[in-house]
Amino acid sequence: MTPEPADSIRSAGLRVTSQRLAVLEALDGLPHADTDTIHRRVREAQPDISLQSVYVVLGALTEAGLIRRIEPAGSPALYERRIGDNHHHAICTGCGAVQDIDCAVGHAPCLTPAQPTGPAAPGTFAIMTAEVTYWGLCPACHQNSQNQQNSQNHKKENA
Amino acid sequence: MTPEPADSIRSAGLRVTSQRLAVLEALDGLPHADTDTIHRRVREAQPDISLQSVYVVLGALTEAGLIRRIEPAGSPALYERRIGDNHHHAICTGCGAVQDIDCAVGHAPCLTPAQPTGPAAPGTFAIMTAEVTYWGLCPACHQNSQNQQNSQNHKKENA
DNA sequence: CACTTATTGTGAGTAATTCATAATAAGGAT
DNA sequence: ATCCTTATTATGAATTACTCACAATAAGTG
Repeated sequence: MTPEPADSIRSAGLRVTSQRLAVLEALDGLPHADTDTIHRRVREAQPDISLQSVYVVLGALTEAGLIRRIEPAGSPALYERRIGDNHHHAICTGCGAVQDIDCAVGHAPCLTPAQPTGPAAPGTFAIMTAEVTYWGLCPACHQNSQNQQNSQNHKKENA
Repeated sequence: MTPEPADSIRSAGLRVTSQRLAVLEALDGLPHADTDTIHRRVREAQPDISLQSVYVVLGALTEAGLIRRIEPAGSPALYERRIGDNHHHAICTGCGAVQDIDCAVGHAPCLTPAQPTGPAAPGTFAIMTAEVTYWGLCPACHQNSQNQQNSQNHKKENA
């Protein structure tokens, strides 16, 4: 059985608080949410929790490894509960939707980079992790863009 | 021979201005600089240019594809002149140093992700690009961390 | 050289996040 | 069960990175 949130918080050496439990619970229904969204969701259970407290809680949980933070370009930080498997993300350039993508290469993906190149190639990094972000269109946005394409073609045909 | 900056600006359909030339020139000596750093460098040649103008220039050059913007987690946006080859980056978690890394897999790296997974796996994205960020320690920071490790061991040995 | 319009300058405004410090509550000790 | 210590949360201000509105300027065309 999956460990109780309270237990995982405690075994991370942190105190169990209603705020932390509420944030973890909120995250269950919000696979990749930003702080503001999480705050709104948490407020349904705890109307008085402040946004700043949500920041603090998210920071503590992230540092403890109980949740994971991703920071896609052009987006505020997003948090997810799925941890420990170093999966990656596909992000829709149309609507910002995020989808989990399993690591294609195995346990430590793409962890064998080519040699450094470019003007400042001072030596070899000690690589710890590799993070892959796929940019593209989600099914819905892809559909929309194709429809637009088609209607433009029709306009040209009928001009 | 490499094309003159002025020409590449012009052939991107943009007007050639001293500000744009100065930013491109500054970027030559700053492989992965943030807006503020670029601004300081540009001011050596053009003392009156405002930070906001540098933002605007960087935005225009990025949109025109003459420079590339990267946005590593926890860092302001960085800009580089090396474009058109979809290379990747190694970033030092110690000091923030950035190093270019050639794509290991060929033209479009890691562009064949595994199937989507997780609670919200609504369908397949139309992936356009993949961005790989390697996190680790640069040679200098790696050295430092090992020295610290060693001196701690010595302390234990001599305790 | 004049004229149109892209570009830049200036200042204010915003979003996301952090910080300082006072108030509160968790969990161990009594 | 209650007290006490200290982690955690609340509150409000501050900061960072960036964007926007609009007036001033200067590229490039005729």
